[in-house]
Amino acid sequence: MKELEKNYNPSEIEDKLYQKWLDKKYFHAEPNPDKKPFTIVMPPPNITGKLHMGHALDNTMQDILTRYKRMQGYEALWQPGTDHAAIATEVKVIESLKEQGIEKEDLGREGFLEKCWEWRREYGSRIINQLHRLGSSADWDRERFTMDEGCSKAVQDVFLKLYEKGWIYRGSRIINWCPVCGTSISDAEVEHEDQEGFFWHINYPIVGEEGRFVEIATTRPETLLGDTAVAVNPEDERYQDLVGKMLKLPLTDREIPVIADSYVDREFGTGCVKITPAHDPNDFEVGKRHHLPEINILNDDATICLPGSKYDGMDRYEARKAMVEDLKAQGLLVKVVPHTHAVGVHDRCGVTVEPMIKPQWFVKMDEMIKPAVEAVKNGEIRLLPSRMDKTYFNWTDNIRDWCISRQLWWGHRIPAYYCQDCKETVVAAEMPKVCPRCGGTHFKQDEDTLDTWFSSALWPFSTLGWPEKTKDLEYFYPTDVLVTGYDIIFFWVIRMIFSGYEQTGKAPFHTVLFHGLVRDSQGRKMSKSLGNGIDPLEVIDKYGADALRMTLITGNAPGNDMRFYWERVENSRNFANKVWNASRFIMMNVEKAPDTPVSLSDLTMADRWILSRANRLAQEVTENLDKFELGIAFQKVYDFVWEEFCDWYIEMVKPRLWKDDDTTKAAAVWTLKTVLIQFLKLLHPYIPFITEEIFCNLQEEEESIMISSWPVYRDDWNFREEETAVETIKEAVRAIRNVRTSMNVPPSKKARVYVVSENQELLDIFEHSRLFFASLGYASQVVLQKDKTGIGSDAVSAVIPQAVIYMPFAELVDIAKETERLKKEEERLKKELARVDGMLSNERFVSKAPAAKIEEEKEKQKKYQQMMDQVRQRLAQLQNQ
RNA sequence: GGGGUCUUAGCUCAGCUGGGAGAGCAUCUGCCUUACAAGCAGAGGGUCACAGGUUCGAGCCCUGUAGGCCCCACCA
Repeated sequence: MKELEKNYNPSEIEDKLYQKWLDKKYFHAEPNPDKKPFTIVMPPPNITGKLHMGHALDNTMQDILTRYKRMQGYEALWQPGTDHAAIATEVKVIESLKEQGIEKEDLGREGFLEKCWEWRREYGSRIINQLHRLGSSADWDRERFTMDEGCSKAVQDVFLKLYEKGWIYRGSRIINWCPVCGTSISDAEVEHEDQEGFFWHINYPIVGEEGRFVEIATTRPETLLGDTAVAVNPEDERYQDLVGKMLKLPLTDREIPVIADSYVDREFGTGCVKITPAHDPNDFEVGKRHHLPEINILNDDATICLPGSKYDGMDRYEARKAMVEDLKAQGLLVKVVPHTHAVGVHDRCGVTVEPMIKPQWFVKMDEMIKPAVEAVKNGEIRLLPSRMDKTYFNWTDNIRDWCISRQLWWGHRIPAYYCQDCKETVVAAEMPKVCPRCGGTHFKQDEDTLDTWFSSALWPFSTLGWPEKTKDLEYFYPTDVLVTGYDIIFFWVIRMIFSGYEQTGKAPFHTVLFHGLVRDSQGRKMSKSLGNGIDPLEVIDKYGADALRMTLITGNAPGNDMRFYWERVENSRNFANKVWNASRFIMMNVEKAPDTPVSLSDLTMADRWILSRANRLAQEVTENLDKFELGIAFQKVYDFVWEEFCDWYIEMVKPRLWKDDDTTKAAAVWTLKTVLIQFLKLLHPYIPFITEEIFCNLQEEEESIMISSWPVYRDDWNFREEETAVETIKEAVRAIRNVRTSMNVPPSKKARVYVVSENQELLDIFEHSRLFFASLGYASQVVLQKDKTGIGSDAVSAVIPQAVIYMPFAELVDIAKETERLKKEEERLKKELARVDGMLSNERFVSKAPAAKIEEEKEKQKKYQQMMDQVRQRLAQLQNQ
C-alpha cells in the first residue's frame, strides 16, 4: 500500500499507465469461443486531421462502451483506423508542393501519389497518437487504413459486383462540379447557403414579331449562353399563343423555341423560364423531356467556353457583368431586382458549385436502399436518439443516384478500362489483355478515383477482412454500436447500412448512437476561421484526460449539442481530486485493521447502508449503460461518491477509526475498501487513468482495473431497513446543523443533544448510531428518552418525523428568533398538509389514482400532521415564557 | 416549402414510461474539523416561453402562438 500525493496530478501517471495497458495488450481482442463478442468500429479520422473536440467526444463515448463491455466479460473489440480523405489530402499535398514551387501536374500521377503516400507516412499517424492521450482502448494492433491492401480489395470487389448487377453505371448526367477542386462531388457534399443576389429580368425578342418580347428572370444571366428554350406553364393563358414560336437569344445568333412544361410555376417571376439543360438540374430534366440540345458553356475552372464569342475565356462572374452591360446597351435588360436565394457551395472549400453535364460513374440507389429503410422501420437497426429516424427517412425517401467518380488522383482508382481501338468499356480487377469486342490490345484505365465515402461505407466489414471469410469477420461482425455525430448521417451512416446489407446480407450494427457538436462557450461552432476552437490536448495537459472525458460526457442530453466551458473542466478535475482524496483517506486507514476477516453480520448499520446503496448503484448504472444513457449513469456515480460516500459515510466512520478499542473497526475498514473498489470499477470506463492508479495502489490481487470484473447486483448486499434508518439519522443531523447555523453556534461549541420520541424503534436507531450521530451533530452527549424530563424550557428544538430534538443553548437562545424559525416551519408544514389534504379529499383522486399512490399520500399526511403537532406545541411553550 | 429541436434558478444545462422542481458555476453566511480550501456546513434564488386541451393529477402528452437554432429541398 502506497501513500498517495495530496493532490491528484494526472500528467504524472497518464502516459505511464497507457504504456502499461499497451504493453500488456489489454486492448487487443481475438475471436474467443468462450466469450461473447462486442464490437465497435471507430469512425476513421482523416489522415489530415488533428484531434478536435468532436473526436474527443466521439472517442470518449466509444471508449466508455468498450471498457464497460470488456469488464463485463465480453471480448471487446474497438476497431480503429484512418481515412484517406481524398480531397482534403490532395489539397494538403498540393499546398506543400506549391511551397516548393511544384505543381501537381509536374509530377505526373505516379509522382504525385508517391508524395501523397509520403505525406501519409509522415502525418497520418499523428491523430492516432493524439487519440492515445485520451485513453482510448482501441485495438491498435488492428489499425487499418481505407487505402490499405485489404480495404482496397474490398472496394474493388464491391465495384465489380455492383457493376455486374447493373447498379453501377457510367453516364453523362448533370452533376455538381467544384471549379476550384476540379472534381465532381455528390449531392451530399453540396451545402446550400442563402446569398444576396439579383434577379435580372431580360427580354428575349420574338422572332418575326418586331417589338414583341418574352420577359424572363434569372439569377445567373451568364447561363443565357447555354439556353436552348424558354418554358412556360401549359395552363398559363398569358402565354398560350407563344408556345411553338421562336425567340432570338440575346448576345448570340441562335434562335430557341418556346415550350410548355408543367415544371414552370406561373406565380413565380414572370412565369417564363429560360432553359439551360447543361447547367441546371431542373432544366436538364426539362431538356430531356423536350429533346432539347445541351450546350456546355463552361470550362472546368468555371470560365466561359464559347469559342468565337467575346465572352470566351472570361471568368463566370466577369462574364456575367459584361453580359449584363451588353444587354443594357441593347435595351434588353428590363430591370434588376435584389433577390436572396440559396446557392450551392462545396462543403470542403466553400466555392459555388456549377451544375454541369459530365460523364461520371453512379450508383443506382432505388433498389439498394430498400433493406436499409426496412431495417430502421422494423427496429433491426435502432437510431438513438430516435428522432434521427425522421432525418434518416427524409434522405432515403428522396434518394438520388450517387455520383461516385472524382477527378482526383488520391483515392481508389476506378477499375474500368477503355479499349483504345473500339472504345469498349471493360470493368475488371486488372487491365484486360484483349478487347472482347474488337480483339484490340490497347487499353487505358479510367482516370478517375472513387468518392472517399465509397470506401468508408464498407468500413465495418472491410476492416475485419471482408471479402475474405476471415475468423475475425465471422466472430466480430456484425458490429454492435456505431457512435458518431449526427452531421454525417447521410455521408456515412446510411451508406454503411445499405452497403452492409448488400455486401454481407446483414446489418453492420444494431444501434447507432448519435452525439451532437461541441460548441464554444457562446454556442458557436468551433472553427479555424473564428479561432475559437479549444484543443483537447491543451485540456488534457492542464487538467488531465479524465477531466476532459467527464466534461464531455455530462451535462447534456443524447444527440444534443453542448457548450464547452473551462469551469466545467475544473469541476471535473475537482471530482477526480475528490476520488483521489477519498482513496487517500482509506489507504491511510486500512492498516488499522489489516487482514481481519469480516462477514456481513459484523457490519454496523452505517456499513450496511452504504453497501446497500453501492449495490443498487451498480444495478442502476448498469441499466443506464445498457440503454446508452452514459451521462445519467455517470451522474449517479458522481452523486453517490461525493455526497453519500464522502460527505456522509466517511464522516460517519471516522469516530470508529479514531477510537482505539472500537470493535467494529475491521468492519469499517472492510466496507470502506469494498465500496471504494465498487465505485472505482463503475467509474473506470469514464475515468480510466485515475481509477487504475488508485486500484493498483490499493490492492495487489489484480494487476489492472480494466480487466477486473464489472460489479453486479447481489441480494445479500441489499439492506433496506438500514437505508431507512440512516436516512432518519441524516435528517436529524441536518436539522441540528440548521438550527446551529441559524443561531450562529460555532462548530467548536458542542452541545448536549436530546432525542425525544415515544417510538422505541426510533430511539433504537439513534442508540445504534450514537457514536457518529454525536460527531456529525456536534453533540457533547446524546441523550435518548421518551419524554421531556430534564430538558430546560430554554432549549432550542428541531422537529423531525416522530421525534423532537432539543439542544440546551440557554445563553444563546433568542426567543423571538426561535419563534420565527418555528413559524417558518409551521408554514412549510401547512403547505404540505394543504396539498396532501387537497389530494386525499378529492373524490376523483381517491377513486381513480392507483392504490399505492393513495397509500403513499396517506403516509405523508400522517407524518406531516404529527410534525405539525410538535411544532405547535413548541410554539405554545415559547409563548408562555 | 418540408422536417427536427430548443425556450426550466443570474449563467450553462439535466429532468427516463405524467404523481411533491434538480446539478454545476455564480451569489450570500459560517468554518484552515487530523482525505480533500480543487474542501466542509448552511442559505437565497424558478407563474418550467405564452394560450388552450386531455387527465384525479401536466415541466413531461395533444393543439395552436411567439422567438431562437439546425437539417433537408430543383421556384428560375
